[in-house]
Amino acid sequence: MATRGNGRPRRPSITDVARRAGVSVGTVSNVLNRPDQVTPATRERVQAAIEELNFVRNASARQLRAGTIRTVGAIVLDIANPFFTEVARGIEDRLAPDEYTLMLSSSDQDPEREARYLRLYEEHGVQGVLVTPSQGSLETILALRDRGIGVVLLDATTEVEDVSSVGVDDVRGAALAVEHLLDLGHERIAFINGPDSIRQCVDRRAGVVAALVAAGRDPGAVLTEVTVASLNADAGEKAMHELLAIDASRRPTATFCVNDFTALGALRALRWADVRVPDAMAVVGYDDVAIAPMLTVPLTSVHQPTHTLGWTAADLLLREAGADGPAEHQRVLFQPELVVRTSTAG
Amino acid sequence: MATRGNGRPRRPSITDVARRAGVSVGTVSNVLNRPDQVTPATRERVQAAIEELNFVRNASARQLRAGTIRTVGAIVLDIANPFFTEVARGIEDRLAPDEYTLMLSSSDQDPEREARYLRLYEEHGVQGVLVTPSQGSLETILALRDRGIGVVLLDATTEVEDVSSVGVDDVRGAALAVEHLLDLGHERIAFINGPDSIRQCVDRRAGVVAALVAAGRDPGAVLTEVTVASLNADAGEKAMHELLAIDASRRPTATFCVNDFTALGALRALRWADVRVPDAMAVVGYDDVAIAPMLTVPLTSVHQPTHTLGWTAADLLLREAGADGPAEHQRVLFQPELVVRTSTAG
DNA sequence: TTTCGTCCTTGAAACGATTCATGGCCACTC
DNA sequence: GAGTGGCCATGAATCGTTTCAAGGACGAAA
Repeated sequence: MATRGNGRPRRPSITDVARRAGVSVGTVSNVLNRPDQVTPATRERVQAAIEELNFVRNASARQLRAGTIRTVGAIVLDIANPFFTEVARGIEDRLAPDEYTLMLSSSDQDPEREARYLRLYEEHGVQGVLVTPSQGSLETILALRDRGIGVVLLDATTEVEDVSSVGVDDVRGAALAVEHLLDLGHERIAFINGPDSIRQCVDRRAGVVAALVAAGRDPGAVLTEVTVASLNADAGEKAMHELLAIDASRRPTATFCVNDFTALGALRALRWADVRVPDAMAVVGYDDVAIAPMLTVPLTSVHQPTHTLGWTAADLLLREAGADGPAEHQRVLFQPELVVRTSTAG
Repeated sequence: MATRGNGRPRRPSITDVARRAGVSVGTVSNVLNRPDQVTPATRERVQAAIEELNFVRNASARQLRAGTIRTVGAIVLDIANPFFTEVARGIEDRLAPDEYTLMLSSSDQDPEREARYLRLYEEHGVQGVLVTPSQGSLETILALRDRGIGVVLLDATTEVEDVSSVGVDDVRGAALAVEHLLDLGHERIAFINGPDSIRQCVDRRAGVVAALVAAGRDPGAVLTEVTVASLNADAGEKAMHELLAIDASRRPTATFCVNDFTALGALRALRWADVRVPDAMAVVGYDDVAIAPMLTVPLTSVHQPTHTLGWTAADLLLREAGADGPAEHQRVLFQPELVVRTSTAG
């Protein structure tokens, strides 16, 4: 048997199949790609040869000649974050029926890592990439697009010219949360927020303020903002302790947390301090992670259409790839929804 | 500029670079792959041409000629499950320094989907695949291996000849949980388990029974098993309600749940019934998901070395690929650890 | 000056599939 | 029987890279 020098048998090629079936390579290719243009008898002979040899097409050779490849690359900020896995699922669901495949990777917010994966995808000749840009990586991405590779920004709300993007309206999401608390009659509201280096935090603060102003309140009087360095449970717990130190007469009666993990910590602090939720303190989170409804006090949270987000991003990309002329770029902004649970309306 | 018929400019090839730099294609290839064999002056000229043209290697042509590709495919059961995302992270971390890349996908326990991805990976010429086999898919996987593609089974404990695999000892993990409860003095223990169609459930029951027997207890007397259809919070909550219906004098004083989501539901039921944890009922989960320590009652749980699992699987694969002769197959079984938190030892 | 030897560079062959102009074969029509 | 057209099969050219035998240039040694 033919070998490749390393002792392993060589994969059968289209030539081997042709020889075995007693036809030309062109005919084998026709069986694979245009079976109706081949006489049934010939077709069956070729099929038999394919099965006997366990022939598997070589995607590289195929792509080299055809110039195209049905693959899309995606780079998310953090693959361990449920938000992004749900987005990835949405992307896959859009690609599968078109027989596209997904190459998925995680940049971990590292622009260098992101650049490495972008180059890799480009070398592989993907039709396009879906990227959640990390800070300062936009230039690399735009250069990629200029070289003719489809680009859709994922979870981006920044206004960039000539790039398609999908995102969720964080300003509106935060506003929804605050409107809900105002509706419930809360007049002193706390906001546990993260640093300004994270876009989401900036946008959500804007939403909080906008909602208060729209309701005729003075943000300075109603709002107590606590800033935490990282968006995890421990930070949320610490922040809530600060709030609980405030004299009961001036203490906020509701807290909006910039994400669910922070809210989880806040709830824990409340539990330990024996403050009843939602009677003595209402809590709203953001992201509506899978466990939000499973908590001992199910958490009211702002839900984002993650699956749709991914689906739409992939859809935009495929459309761009399908278009012949220079693509028209679209920016899609989804609206979040508030899911009311026990932590605010017990 | 050269075009490809669809109006888009053609990507510059190594030939374009060679022409621009006034050298042969062989020299350009040398600059890319063996830079030290090229005179500095020539090298710089070529580098300049590469940058001016924005040349990017064509991975397909490269692979076609070289016959190999530094890519590994992985198929997990459910990409939305934190267990698998952490495993994926481990895989990536092992591959990155060797400049391998990962193609990741999710079979959703569908053998057909799994087969489709396997074939795709094979067409792309991956060096190997990491698979969590879904039911009855082993044959496809073995055929793949026979065709010379590296295979490592992920999270598999079944004994299959001639295939490498990595897994975590579920029997031992469950035993750890029960030993812990016995140490705390519990003499009536509940076990909320899933269906026998899931291997983990079978293994974990075996561990529960083994631990009781080893401690000289009669499982029939100590154990109350409740079976749920799916491993989520609602099922866990319902199961705990069943347990709470038992007369207090005979009711178990501790519950071991087959995974953390079930435990979450159980905790919720306890909270609503105002049963104090851990005093009136201790609870142990399994998986140690990220939110286990964030709960209002931090959850005691069995921790699995997910990252290491993925890392090791990838490591085995790379070793097999590196070996020249027929690979020696290894089966690695990791040991889980119990993480004690408030829900058992408040 | 000649002869080596070293060090770079060259250019054609090869990888495996797809494409397409070419031509063979056959049936049918006039 | 010649002409026409439809249907299939053919096989060489092609994609962009890597590889490697062969050749060229140049300096050092005799």
